Amino acid sequence: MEKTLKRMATMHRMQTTGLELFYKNGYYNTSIDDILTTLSLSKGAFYYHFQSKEDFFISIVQNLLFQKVYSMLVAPIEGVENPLHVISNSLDNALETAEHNELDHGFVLGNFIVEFNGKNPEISKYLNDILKVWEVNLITTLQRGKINGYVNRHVDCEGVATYIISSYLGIRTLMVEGNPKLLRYKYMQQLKGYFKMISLREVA
Amino acid sequence: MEKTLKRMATMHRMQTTGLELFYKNGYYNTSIDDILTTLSLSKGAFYYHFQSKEDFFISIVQNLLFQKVYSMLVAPIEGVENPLHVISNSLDNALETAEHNELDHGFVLGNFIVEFNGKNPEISKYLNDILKVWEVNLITTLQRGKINGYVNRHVDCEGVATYIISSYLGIRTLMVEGNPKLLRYKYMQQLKGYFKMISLREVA
DNA sequence: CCAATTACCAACCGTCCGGTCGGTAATTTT
DNA sequence: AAAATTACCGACCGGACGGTTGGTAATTGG
Repeated sequence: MEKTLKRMATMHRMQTTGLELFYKNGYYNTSIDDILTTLSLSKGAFYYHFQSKEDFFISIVQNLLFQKVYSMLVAPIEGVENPLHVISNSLDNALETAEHNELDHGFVLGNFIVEFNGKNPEISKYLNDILKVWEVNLITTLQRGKINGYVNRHVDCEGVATYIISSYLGIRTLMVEGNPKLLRYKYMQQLKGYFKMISLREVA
Repeated sequence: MEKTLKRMATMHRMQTTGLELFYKNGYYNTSIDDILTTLSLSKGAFYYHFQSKEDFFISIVQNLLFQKVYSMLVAPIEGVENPLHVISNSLDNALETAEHNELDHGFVLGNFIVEFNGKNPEISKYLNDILKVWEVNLITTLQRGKINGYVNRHVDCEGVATYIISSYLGIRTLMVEGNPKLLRYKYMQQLKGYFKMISLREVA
């Protein structure tokens, strides 16, 4: 039992540091030695706990990354009355976190999706599954909004979800090099206008 | 003169193939040898024409990449009467090209921006300069729309430009792994609704 | 026609990286 | 206490990659 605890602790340390460095430098640009040097551990330790670099990364995606996206973007919009307000808030909170992060390098999930596109289908699948969870939850939330009367009945919920995800992926990319505070403000202004539109009775 | 022509031809062949492979596999994942093997050229030929891999890539960005973005997204919206219609068309055309490209790996410029974020400030600057050209042109076009009466006077043109670029960056990322045809349709539907909104008199 | 320049070749170098392996101290099990 | 298992060390290997260099046909200019 004690051994299992130690094992878990070491693995978790490796995953946390791994995610940090992979996020900062990219997967292919981060060597296992980079991670191990940061942790003062040896190659042997790494290959004792994980089968390969790829296996290691997948474990990070399924544990840490999924959790991160879920807690920031999915959980906050589950089962609340006004969907548009709640979605708007979750996005603004995510942008605020990014804005105040001195070491921001973009949307973690989005960056990895771009990096692995066409290079590693297996990892791409794991990443897109997380995106899918968000998408499904957005659609469900929007549909609930129709029932509650917060969202116009003629709105295409899937289309709106796609548009929300697209714009968020993009603004996070822009925020890295641009003025995060200003971009966040302008983005939220337009998003709110867009949300106002799909809450009204006249528009499809 | 003849020599200059041959020089230009070889350099251009290298740049074209280089852009293809960099786009497909990423900058760091593409070796110079990969490019040279494709062209049946030697290392010596490469370092005769270019100082370094980085210098080579920058030349590609400034020549081919700039041209690509300009002809697809900037030129079509310059100096035409109805701005929203023209912007909408340019984006749809770009998405159509991507949709029918079997080897699509996302928005070329967007992918590189993500890949170099925080890794190579110099290259990042060149890439973001291209994005800036697009942004400035979008803003100008939208402002012209105000004068022409196609765009509501109270609209924040910079905000709209940011929102357009964001959503386009994002949808191109989604299209790589998702259903391109469906995503393009849904995206354009929402974009048109959004454009309808900023053309009306009531909204800020 | 000859000298100089151009455009390219191919072997080579130092470094880095993912992964392997033999070993070992500490802990747990029997 | 002996045996077995855990958790980790660090040297090492093969291959790839960016870049260098000495050389050489072909073309060009005087």
